[in-house]
Amino acid sequence: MAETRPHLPEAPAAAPLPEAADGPYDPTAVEAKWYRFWEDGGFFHADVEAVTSGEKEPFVIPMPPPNVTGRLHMGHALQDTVQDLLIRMKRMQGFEALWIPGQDHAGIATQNVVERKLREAGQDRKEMGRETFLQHVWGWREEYGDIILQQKRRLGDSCDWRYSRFTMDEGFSRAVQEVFVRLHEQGLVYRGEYLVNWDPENQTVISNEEVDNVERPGSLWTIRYPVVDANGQDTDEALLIATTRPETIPADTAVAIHPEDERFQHLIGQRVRVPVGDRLVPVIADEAIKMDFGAGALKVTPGHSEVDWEIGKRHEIEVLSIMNLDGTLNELAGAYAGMERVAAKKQIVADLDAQGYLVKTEDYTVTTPISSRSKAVIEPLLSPQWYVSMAPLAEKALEVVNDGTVTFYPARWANEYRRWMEDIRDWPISRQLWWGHRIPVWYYTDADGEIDESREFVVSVDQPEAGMVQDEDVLDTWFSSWLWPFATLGWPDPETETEGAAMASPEALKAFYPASVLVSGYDILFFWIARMIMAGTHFTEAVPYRDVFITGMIKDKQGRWMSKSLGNGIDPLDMADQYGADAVRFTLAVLCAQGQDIKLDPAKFEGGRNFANKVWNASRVFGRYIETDRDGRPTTDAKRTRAFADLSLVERWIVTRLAETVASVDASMRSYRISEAANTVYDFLWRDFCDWYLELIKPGRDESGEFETMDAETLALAVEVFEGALKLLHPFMPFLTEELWWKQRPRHAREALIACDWPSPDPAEQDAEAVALFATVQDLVSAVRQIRAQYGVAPSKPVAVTVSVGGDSAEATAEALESVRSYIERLAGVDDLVIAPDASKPPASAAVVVDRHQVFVPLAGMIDLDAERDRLRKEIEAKRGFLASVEKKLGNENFVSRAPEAVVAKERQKRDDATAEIAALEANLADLG
RNA sequence: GGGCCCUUAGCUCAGGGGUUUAGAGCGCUCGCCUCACACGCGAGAGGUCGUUGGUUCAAAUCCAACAGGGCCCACCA
Repeated sequence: MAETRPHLPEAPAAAPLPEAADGPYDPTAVEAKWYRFWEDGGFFHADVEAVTSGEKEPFVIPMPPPNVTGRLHMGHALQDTVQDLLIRMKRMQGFEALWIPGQDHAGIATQNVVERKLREAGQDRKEMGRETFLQHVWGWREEYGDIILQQKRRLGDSCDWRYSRFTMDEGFSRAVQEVFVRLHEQGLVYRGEYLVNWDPENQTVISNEEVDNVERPGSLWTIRYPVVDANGQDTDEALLIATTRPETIPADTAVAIHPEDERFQHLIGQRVRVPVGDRLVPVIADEAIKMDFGAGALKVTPGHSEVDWEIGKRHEIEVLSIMNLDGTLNELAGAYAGMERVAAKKQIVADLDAQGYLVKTEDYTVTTPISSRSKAVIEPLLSPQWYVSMAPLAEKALEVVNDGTVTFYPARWANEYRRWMEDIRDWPISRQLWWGHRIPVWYYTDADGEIDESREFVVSVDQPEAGMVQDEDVLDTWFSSWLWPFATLGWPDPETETEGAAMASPEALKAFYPASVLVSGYDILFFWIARMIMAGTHFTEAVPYRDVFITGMIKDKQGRWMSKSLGNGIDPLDMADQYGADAVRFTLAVLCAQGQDIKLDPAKFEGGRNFANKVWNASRVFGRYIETDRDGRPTTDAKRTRAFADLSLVERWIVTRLAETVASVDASMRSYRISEAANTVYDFLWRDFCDWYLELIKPGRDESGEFETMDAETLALAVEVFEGALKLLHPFMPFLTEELWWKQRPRHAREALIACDWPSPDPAEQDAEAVALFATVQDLVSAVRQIRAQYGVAPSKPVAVTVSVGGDSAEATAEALESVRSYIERLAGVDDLVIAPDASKPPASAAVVVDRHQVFVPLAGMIDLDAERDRLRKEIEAKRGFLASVEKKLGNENFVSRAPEAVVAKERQKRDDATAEIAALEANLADLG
């Protein structure tokens, strides 16, 4: 759709061809200009019309929206590399590719950041009030919110920025509230007072998924609870109770033992005296108690423990809540009221000890729940919150993964997903924060403006009646993120123009939803990925995306998580400055093997840098023969005129290899084997294109040191093949490839590489025989080089070589090799080459067996006979070992009769070849005397 | 307590029933500033694919157990 782009900028001038003295490729100069060209030129734009008209298939990736407080880290760089790779590739393959960027408002994180900043300025959130505080947050977002999006541009992310959404923008907010209203109407959202994970630091509830369980050294105290008689007087008996949390003793409302515990049968139904506060509580029996833990009795504290809450429910035990929201004890804690929980714990233990109730204190490893946000110790607390019933949503979400509508890559993540979905819990969605989507619940007020509890609340996006007040709480951040793939496109109401939704329209929603792929880390599989699938199937009756590609997580060199506190983070932008964004991308792609975590050593980016440099230099070999104007723009459009059959052997070989590479890259990418695809492109360019093809076609210099010319046809083919390689490489290294692209031919701005068609090689232009013959050339060249290296023949010194051609069709092979003798001469430094079937060995020559052929290099006076004999003996020995293994196989009746014929034939071929080679080697050995 | 992953060359990792007797990058050894590239070129050394069993004509590859390492989930107070 290039034609529809209004003001195509001129392509930036290509830098003049560097001279050798210029040193290595400098990405900084090159990378700066292209992003602007692409962005200004609208190359990232996805056109709705192209899809609705049926002209193109959509390919859509919703970018995991980074937090507004976020700064680009290696995890982003990895995931963005994968996403941009897919987007650029699909775009070139003719899809209307849309990568939707945006940002997440990140409730707690952002509120904390802004609050901290205000505190530094001596201001307090609570003093300034909700409205003023929110203004500060929006101001903060104005100022810093775009930083991470700018950082993503540096990496080359080709997202359509026009589609960018913020989860707090007007339309998105309406979608969030609409979802709450709908769920309420469907009976799937409810308010309830249960034990929640309370973060006393942030003073908000958080969900189970936001709690980390950490093992910490602590103590296990054993405390005596006296059994009392009918009159409430202490008897001689007592239950010993082990606890790690004595500060909750004031909230004990029962003591429990196992129903089958012989020791305490007679106590069931009796009462004990809680040694703090002297309350009398019943002894109950419950299966959940472990007889062998501590002394076999558990204090039941339903107000402050999840397990106890469950036990309490079963036995209708009273619930006491002794803690305030800030973590201090309340008046129900009696003497300890007002104390902070840690201080209270110490004091209670000291008092129990003084009063003789403390039986013993042991060191004990306590599993402590920690808020992943504030790192504060979570307090299970009774609190009224809003919940979503998840089971009905999970059912459909499970189905679409089970029936393959959604596919996970790697597949094992589908199992993790299932496991979670099958055992899902309701989701507490209210948060006691200010920054976020206000819960759309409205209350009637009385004459004093207080909430009138006697009247039913109303759930509605807009204020239902004047004078009603809205619920103070906001919704969990993930309650907006789970709508990301469709709310970004304007769902549920794309007709209504809302701020921040420039591209939303019914057509866009229809064209670009569902998305194609989601790329994310497994750390948010449950937080986000699973919930999006639930939201998609529930609200839109569609899956949000067909494929889910789960990347590994980036760790440091030693395998530890990168964190601010460890200071072991590697900044992708530093790396981009140091090595180039292309190098960062390519390196990450190479490291992106399926699903494994990546232990990243910054030195690894050198590999990507070296490759960029290699490609850059390769272009110079033939690039110097392309005529250009003063701005470095090519002035001629050399196209090959020769038919494929008329190409030289190495040309037919490289064209075939390119075709094979395209097929291989396509296959790898189809199954998200990113690293495999990257390595395939790398090998083609470095091993095939540079090491062999360029070495053969590059002109030398004549006696006076002037470059010889390159003929137009050779140049045309080099440009053609290199362009194919640039296309393959472009999704990995967009900047470098775009730069080199413009050095090849005169082009119109719309023919930027980013907008090019993906290579689709002509099946007629592939030549398996050329590949086979060239492989022989490569082997012969290597053989000569081997001898040269072994005997220390200076690279500058030419040698004479005799190739004794063997095998079944020696005559034909010799003839074919004869036609490309110059390759061998050139690459192996040969000045006198004899190629003949069964040529005899020149005297005093070193010999190497290559397939059925032999390579002889006469080295009068240079050969160390003993060393040569040694080498030959070793080689013979190795070959014999190989032959033995093959013969063993062939001697196995079962193998011959049961293995496929082709496999057996292959083994026979191996045996025959090895036999012939051994014979040749032995002849050489004998010849040495 | 359940579940998942990893264990292959000195290091970091690919591969995942027969593709020569196992590959890459880095590191190492030897020789080269060969006029695209020393961020380079050529030639090498280096591994009984964690252990033990099994399935199979054939196992690094599939299965089981075990041993190390890591991760996730779970209410042991």
